[in-house]
Amino acid sequence: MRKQRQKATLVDVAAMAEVDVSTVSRVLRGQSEQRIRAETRERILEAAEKLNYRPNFTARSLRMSRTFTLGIVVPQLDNPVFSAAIRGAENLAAQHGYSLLISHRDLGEAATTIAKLSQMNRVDGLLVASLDADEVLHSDLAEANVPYVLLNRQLSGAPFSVVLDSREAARKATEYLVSLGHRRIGHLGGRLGGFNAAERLAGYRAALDAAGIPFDPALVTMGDYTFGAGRKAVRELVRTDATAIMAATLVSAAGAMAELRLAGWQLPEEMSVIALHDADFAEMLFPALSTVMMPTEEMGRVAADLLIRKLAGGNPEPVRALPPGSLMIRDSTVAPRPGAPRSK
Amino acid sequence: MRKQRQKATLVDVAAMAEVDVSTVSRVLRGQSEQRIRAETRERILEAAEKLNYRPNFTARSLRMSRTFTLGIVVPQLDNPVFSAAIRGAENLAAQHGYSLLISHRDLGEAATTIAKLSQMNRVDGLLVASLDADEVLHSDLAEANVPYVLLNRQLSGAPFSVVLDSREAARKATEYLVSLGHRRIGHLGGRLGGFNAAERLAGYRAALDAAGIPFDPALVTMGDYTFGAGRKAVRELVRTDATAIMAATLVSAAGAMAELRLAGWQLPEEMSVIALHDADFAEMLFPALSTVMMPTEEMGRVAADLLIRKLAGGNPEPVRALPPGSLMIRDSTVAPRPGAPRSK
DNA sequence: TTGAAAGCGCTACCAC
DNA sequence: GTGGTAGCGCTTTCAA
Repeated sequence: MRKQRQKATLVDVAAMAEVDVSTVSRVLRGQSEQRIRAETRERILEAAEKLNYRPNFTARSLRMSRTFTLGIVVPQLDNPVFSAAIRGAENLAAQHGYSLLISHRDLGEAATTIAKLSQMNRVDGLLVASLDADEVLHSDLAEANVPYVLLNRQLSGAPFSVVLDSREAARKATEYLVSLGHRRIGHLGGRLGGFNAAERLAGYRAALDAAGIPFDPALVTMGDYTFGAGRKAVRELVRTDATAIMAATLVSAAGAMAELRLAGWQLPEEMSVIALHDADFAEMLFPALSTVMMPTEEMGRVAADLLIRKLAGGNPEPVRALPPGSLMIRDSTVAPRPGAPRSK
Repeated sequence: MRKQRQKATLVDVAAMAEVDVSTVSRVLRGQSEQRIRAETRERILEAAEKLNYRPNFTARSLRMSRTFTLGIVVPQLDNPVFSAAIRGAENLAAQHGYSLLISHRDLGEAATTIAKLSQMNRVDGLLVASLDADEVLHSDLAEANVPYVLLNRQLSGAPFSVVLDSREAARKATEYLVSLGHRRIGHLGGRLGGFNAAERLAGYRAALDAAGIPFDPALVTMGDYTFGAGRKAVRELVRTDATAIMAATLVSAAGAMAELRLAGWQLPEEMSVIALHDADFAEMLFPALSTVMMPTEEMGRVAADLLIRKLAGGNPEPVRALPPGSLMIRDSTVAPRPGAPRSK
């Protein structure tokens, strides 16, 4: 395989095929198939092949004022939720000839990224996931120069977003705990005011209501979604008579279980734990963590689809909530022990 | 804050400042600072500000035949090793005015990506991490149209790469186990023939040699780096009299621990486990996993630095091996029990 | 069915 | 110091 040294341009192909560049362009883009004589097309294709012609992406972008690139900004990369969403978005984008420019920025830095990507004409549209507060995100998005769709949250003033149905997921998880016989169920939630945190709390309460179990604020703790927060929050729960925990994320559930073990609790006998979202990681914990699967990859796919539709001038449905997937029952959830709950 | 509707171009700025576009370009690029009259510069800056001028990235790229973008291709995103490398690379790249185009492709798909990114002039250079076999990667890279540097492995014919010193890391981990009193130490390695797998095995043997412990092939198992492979491999180790395991990755260590527990082993009393690479994840396992930190973020940074230097026409040192970081002693490593080793 | 030509927005060279 | 201008490689009218 000889390596092509000089990059061939349309002009080179045109010269070799003895036609005009415009004709080459037409043939190579596959447009207006009918309006080119077969023999000419043949000659052009052959020349392009021989010269190993590759279109210059930059030139095309400049001419068409489109980059065929979607930006996706996420708070972190090493988070199964976001990496799955990226995967989904990328697959769908590829199907439509778009590629994805991934940008991961910590809190507060999203602004720069959003502004940069869109204002420098690097992307035609933006998929944005953010953990920032509403006001911050709001002003960041004001800088956006291109259409965008929000991932995993809603925001007033941002018409397009794709979210997971956290409420239903929380309800489902809690309901399962109830079905096991638990009646004192703690909730490890997200930070107060967060979109998903409120949704999950609502689902939790709905399941309780349905079972005729009174809601007890003492059983609800709020924190961020970190391991440390999970540990800290569980220290409060431990002072109650809770026999089970419904955690917002895998990581906070892991924190809770670690802290419980450190305090000498037997898992899952003395405390059942279930978490929202599923990933390989759940299986690696001890005991292997029961979860509710969430369609995170589909979230990315749907969001990209929405954005591309919008870019094409369509008028897509603005908000979508994706229902949770199956319960993944592993080893961290059992019926409560018949005797009195452990007290500390 | 009024939103700029029409994108302002150099021409607009020039018109408003009543100068030529070339002058505007000079001023705005900050070049040849001296050769512009202060008053003119002032006027231009003011106009640019008023018009909210943003350079068109695409146009600049086309004109300069440079994208100021580095591509990084990794096998997966939700892998702390790669996401840390990405972070490091991105930071360094940003310092030099480059951005990063992240591409994550599964085995075998890397070819497409490498070819696409480089041949379509989307990137000036490539950082590539791959789990593919040597021959595959080799032919993929042959398609590359731009300079590249390999991440986390070496490959004959690929002059530039940045790797972690896996050998030294494995030696260090094994040495620690020896210092605890273990003499029958198993190794959960990577697939035979892999660059890092060989390095780690060498480090493992070096530590054994140094301690005067004979090498026993029965204590060495090879697999990929997955949870399942860790579980499977440990079933062989369990038939030996090993009292400790040195695992290549966090995930395979997690698999080993899970399998051991399922078989009723007490951890860490009956089996110590240490793994290479460190991440939050290690702390979430039970028992919390002891590790050797690896400078994965620095690997990304150094690789990007190397690439940018090369792009600038420099002649950087071709291969770098980054020494391991500290031992992170957690709860999975203890001295072997005084009595006879558990036999199955 | 094909060709000619006008730019997309920018940088860099050459004048003055 | 500043202006004029060519052209990066491509798409897309408009003519022929």
